[in-house]
Amino acid sequence: MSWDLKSDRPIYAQLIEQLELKICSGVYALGSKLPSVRDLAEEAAVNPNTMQRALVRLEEDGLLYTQRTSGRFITEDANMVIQIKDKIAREQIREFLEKMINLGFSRKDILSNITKILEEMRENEYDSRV
Amino acid sequence: MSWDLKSDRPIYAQLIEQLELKICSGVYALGSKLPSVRDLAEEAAVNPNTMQRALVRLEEDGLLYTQRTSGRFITEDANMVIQIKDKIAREQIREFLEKMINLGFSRKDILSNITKILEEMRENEYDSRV
DNA sequence: ATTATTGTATTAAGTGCTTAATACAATAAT
DNA sequence: ATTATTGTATTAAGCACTTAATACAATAAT
Repeated sequence: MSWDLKSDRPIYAQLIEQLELKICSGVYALGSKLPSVRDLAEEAAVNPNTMQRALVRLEEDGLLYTQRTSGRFITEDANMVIQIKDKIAREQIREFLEKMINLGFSRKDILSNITKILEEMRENEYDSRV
Repeated sequence: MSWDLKSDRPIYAQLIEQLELKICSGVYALGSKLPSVRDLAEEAAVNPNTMQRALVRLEEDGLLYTQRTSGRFITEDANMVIQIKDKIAREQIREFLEKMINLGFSRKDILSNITKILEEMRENEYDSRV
């Protein structure tokens, strides 16, 4: 998973989400050192200030910690990561379900459409994690 | 369903989505007259210019049409609405699934978590459409 | 005929996001 | 000791979005 930034939402907000994803999914391991702000910014093709803004936020949430001049590190607290992962998942599911229900889909419709698209994703381009 | 606008995304984009929802879900019936730009803007607590911007977009997509000084109307083309509804649903499902898969959830995990939250929504505050 | 309502357009101001260009202090690396 | 790298801060500029305040033309309502 690389950096996927769209123009219809603030970049810093998208960076926060994608950094959370990278941490929760293990792209950055517990306790490991993050690339520097400047490197991350270059990697994501973003201004260092913008990346910094996202990192500060993750730090406030307890997912990262800073050692003054040696860099930033992922928390060693596995529970913290699990909780964030769970929080993100619940938010995603709720938002999604509310939209689908507002569109007029029934419980059955929702589930059947999901399995249908899951099949498509399994068959086609997507990856094998499903 | 009322107007629910958050500050982390352009308002006009959210208006487009929610107008699409209102049309697809039947809040505004096929062929019926929309409230005026000014009234819609007041209803959504938004500047008329911003509402106008959203309406113009829906018109470009064929969901609305304008009669110069008597107002705007929902299309009478039922297929158009069905297509839009289907398009929105597919987008929502894909986006959702990609996020969940990136988070590391398996197909089984996703489905079981959805049914779990659907149960919660059915029991608790949400409505009876599920 | 007059009035009110429709969509539409314009201009100016304010705000937040983003970038670019710097700079500084602390410390790891040499 | 010197140098490079770290996070951090500041300032100025540009941009899109939003609002407010108007205004205009067309036509429905009176």
